[in-house]
Amino acid sequence: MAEELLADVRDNPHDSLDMMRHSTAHIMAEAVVSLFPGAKYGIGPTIEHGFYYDFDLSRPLTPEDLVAIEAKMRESIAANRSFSRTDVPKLEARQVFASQPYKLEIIEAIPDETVRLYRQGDFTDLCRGPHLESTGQVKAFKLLNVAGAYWRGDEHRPMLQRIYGAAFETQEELDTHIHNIEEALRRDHRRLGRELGLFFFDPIAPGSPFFLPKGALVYNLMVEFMRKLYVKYGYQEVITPQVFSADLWKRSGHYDNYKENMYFIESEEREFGVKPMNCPGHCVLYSATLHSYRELPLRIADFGRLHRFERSGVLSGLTRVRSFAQDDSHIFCRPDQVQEEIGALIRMMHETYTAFHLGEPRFTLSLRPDKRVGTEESWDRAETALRDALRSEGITFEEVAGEGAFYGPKIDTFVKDALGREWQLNTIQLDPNLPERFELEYIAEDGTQQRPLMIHRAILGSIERFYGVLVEHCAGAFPVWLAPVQAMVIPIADRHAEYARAVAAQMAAAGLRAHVDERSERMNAKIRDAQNQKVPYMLIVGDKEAGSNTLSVRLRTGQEEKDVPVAAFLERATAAVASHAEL
RNA sequence: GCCACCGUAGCUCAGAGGCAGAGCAGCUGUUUCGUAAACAGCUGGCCGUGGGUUCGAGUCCCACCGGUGGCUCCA
Repeated sequence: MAEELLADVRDNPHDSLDMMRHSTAHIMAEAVVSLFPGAKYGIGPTIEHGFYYDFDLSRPLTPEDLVAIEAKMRESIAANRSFSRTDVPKLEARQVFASQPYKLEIIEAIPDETVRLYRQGDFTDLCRGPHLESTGQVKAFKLLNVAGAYWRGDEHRPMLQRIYGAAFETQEELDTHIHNIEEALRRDHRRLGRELGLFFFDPIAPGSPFFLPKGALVYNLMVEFMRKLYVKYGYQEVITPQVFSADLWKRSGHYDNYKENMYFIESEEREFGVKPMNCPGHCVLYSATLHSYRELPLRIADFGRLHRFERSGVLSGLTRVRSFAQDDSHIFCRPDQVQEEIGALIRMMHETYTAFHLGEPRFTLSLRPDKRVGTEESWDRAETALRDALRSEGITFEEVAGEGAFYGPKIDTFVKDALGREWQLNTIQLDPNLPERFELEYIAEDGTQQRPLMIHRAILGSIERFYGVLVEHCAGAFPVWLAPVQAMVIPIADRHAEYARAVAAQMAAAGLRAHVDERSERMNAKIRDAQNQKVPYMLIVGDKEAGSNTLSVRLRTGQEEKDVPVAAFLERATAAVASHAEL
């Protein structure tokens, strides 16, 4: 076996960090194999912040095992073993990995005649590289957790144990990363939802949130915001049934393609399905009347409740639920109206994300998949319309080949939650398929019957999911217009309660949500509680304020402003609400 | 659904075969206070559910339900 030692390329810091992470994964595999003789190992790539490696072991790993593995890894690092690289013929590689079925499978999948091996000490792995020169170059790492993962991501194949680890150039960066994880847990929407009295879950209805009064208030404010945009952008809201005969789902194609995600009911010997989406119902609504080309585009909005059966293991707070509503809408239009509609949609999205202080989500444009219906020309037209609309609105986006729906391309937006998991917020899809299935028509200028196109679109997407992401994004400190309690009036002593109530009444008259904290507590405790509830404005009133019709304003940032006339504060607060300002 | 872990007071958690615990919250008093926790007392439990082992089970075993982190899935 011809061995050569070489230093792999390390042109930029990113590559070298990646290389270090990957080498750390090898060192972990070395440790696992030495601690668990007979261990079979799968793959061990780098990921954001670190690496993982999958193992097939005789027993489940415990947290103590992780400690032992980590200790073994530090031994290897202290020994500073060099990584050596060898290219060998496949035949030889098969002998090296004779007892490693997963590696043999990978070898078979490699088209080349030779494969590359990396070795440190007694441990050899099949790997493309590159790697560090030696184990001693690993800087800061920590093993984090164990999780199950199917071999090759296939649920019909064995489940391996995946160990996740973090690795960085410096201990400080690693410490920061671990601190970030803890911080993220602190702003987890499930925790904040309970602490702020917004919503909760009960095993009596898995995956289905209960929104408490404060939480429902915020929910309804979100809906109200969308309703205002609907007026501005020419949408018409409708209310449609919750439960439909299975005939509808057969016609729409959901019965064949989405059945396992739906709830069915039998009643009077007929089968009914609870709606998981609004589109088929909207097609029924469209075809209930005759339409002229003059009516198009027809924008139908619906906040109807949707139910989707999700497998128990995938449920997660508000971000993955079984019961939710969307700010859903279907736009029926002529082909020549598509681009303009998409442009308006993007402007609408922009306006929304600004008001919610969400920042720009990540946009993708999903193009034609292999399995598709329709002509190449219609796909060209549809993709171009979406692409041009995104460009002309100045959106940066990534094109993803093959990810479109079988009937049309789509634009998706994504945001990350506190734990860095990315969630799809919404989707804009061009759909000629449903109008076809439901034989939708409009009367064209020349009197002929034509088929409209349908655009499925939501901006918030699932309101529940959006809510969860928003709570985490602002760590529970909603922009004033969304805050369930906008101002807490805090009387210093009981004798100030009357003035406090008068102030709160003025706020209420101005349309603000203000409360008076009349509990027999010290002012400090009231301030603390209001701070913890992330109330935007705390209005402290004592002898001084009551005597001069003023307020001492404390913002939730801790900033204080004294001797503020009540009228001046009202003006400031109502302006902040109207402009959707943060504070 | 799969793998691992976790379910004890409203919340956060301790208790690991031998009397069910703490802090916060809640309730009742006292306190009337100037920018992030006043003081005292009291209440609160089918230890997720069902079975088993044992003289004895929050504690050990099995099943189920729910949750968490992944995996798979996600028009």
